[in-house]
Amino acid sequence: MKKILLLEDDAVLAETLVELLVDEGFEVEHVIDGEMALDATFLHQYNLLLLDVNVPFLNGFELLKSLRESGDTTPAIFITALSDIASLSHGFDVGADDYIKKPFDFDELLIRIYALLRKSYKTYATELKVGNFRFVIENDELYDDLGFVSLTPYELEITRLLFQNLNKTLHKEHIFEALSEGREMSEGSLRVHINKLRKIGLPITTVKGIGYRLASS
Amino acid sequence: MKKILLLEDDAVLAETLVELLVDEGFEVEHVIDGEMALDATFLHQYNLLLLDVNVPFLNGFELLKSLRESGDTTPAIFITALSDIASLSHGFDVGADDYIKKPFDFDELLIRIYALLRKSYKTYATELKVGNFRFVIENDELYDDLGFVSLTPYELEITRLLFQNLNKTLHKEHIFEALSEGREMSEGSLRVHINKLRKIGLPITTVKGIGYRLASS
DNA sequence: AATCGTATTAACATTACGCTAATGCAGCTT
DNA sequence: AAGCTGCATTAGCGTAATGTTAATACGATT
Repeated sequence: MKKILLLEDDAVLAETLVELLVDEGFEVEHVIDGEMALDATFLHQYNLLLLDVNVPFLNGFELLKSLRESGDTTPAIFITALSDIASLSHGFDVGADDYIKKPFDFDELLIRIYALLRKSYKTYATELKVGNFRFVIENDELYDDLGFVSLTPYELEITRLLFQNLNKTLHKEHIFEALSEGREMSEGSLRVHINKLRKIGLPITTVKGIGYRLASS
Repeated sequence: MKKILLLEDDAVLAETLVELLVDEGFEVEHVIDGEMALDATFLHQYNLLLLDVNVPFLNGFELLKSLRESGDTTPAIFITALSDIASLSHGFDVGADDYIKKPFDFDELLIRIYALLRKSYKTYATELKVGNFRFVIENDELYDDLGFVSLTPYELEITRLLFQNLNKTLHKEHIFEALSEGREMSEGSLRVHINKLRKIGLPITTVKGIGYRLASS
């Protein structure tokens, strides 16, 4: 199921949109200001961002700009009451993928949403989020809010497995078996590596006697 | 200079558009039916397709569909007088990147054009910047704030790969594989070359056990 | 042949990865 | 309490990976 983050402070419009999108089968999270939106993006991975521009604390432009700068590539559509062109241009500057002006046709909005989802699906942008961390599966790279986190090959193997088993317990034996060709690891080494990953900040919990667990909440 | 293919059979609108786009500094080729458009795409490579839907012989949808099926990924915007939603949806289905309804605001069209060109920029880029360095992909040339930086063939190969993988980790094996026909390189040579590039000033970081990384920030 | 620019090799210095082993710590058992 | 068990944490070490520099080999040009 596709998850959409809706940033909209107009209660009436928001309610209409949520209803519409839920009816379409989307999972919608609705926030009413930029700070809330930013928090939400740290906690969850969305398939699409639907952002009003004029909202309190952190406007839509600022929000998207900061997300893009930290490497987040989630497709984004701006909603705006502003009819002026400068705003449109600025929206694309900060990394919007599309733009829709109020008052708008719901059907058109839906079509643009589906068009973007289709495109992002093709590009295989598979990113997994945990706290402030993002793991980009296709590149085998970990990012935090400051950017790229350099990991050693063994740390990377473990990190990948943890993210692949998000919210599930990763058995120790599974780690040993899943290591790339020619690589091995002792229990002791594993502990040291886990320790290192925790120092980096990954919220790894221990499941005694079994293994480890990376939890997204 | 960016080349745009305009498919539009309405002479008045076409003339206006051509003038507008040429004024903006684009190179525009104007065709009046789908067959002509198809021929044109065989002959030239465009940076953007601006397609009216209702044109003779082969309509805009059919044209784009056949282009996409043959692997062409040039960004495309549909222009249509149809206000019905079904048409919009169909447009995205056949691979459009954006859509604009007549009558439309020229400024908005321009902004959407620039937005698309910027996106394709990443893969189709003419220039990439890192710090004080500029790499011009089409000429395979590196510049710093003092001007042209002379590089040897092998240094150039590595530099190009680094820029093409900006903000991503460039795997060592990838470098060896990506070398031009008939060229080879040992690990040791690579190290020496990287060393040279660093002395020139390129901010290359190493990811131990994996490869190197050129970061724009 | 002599020269020049380039790439490779070789030798050595440096870094930091991953292991082991010692110690610490918490919960559980007797 | 003492002892046990499982895990966490830290430090130190051997070593593999990388950095650095200089010498050498190579190839084209004159």
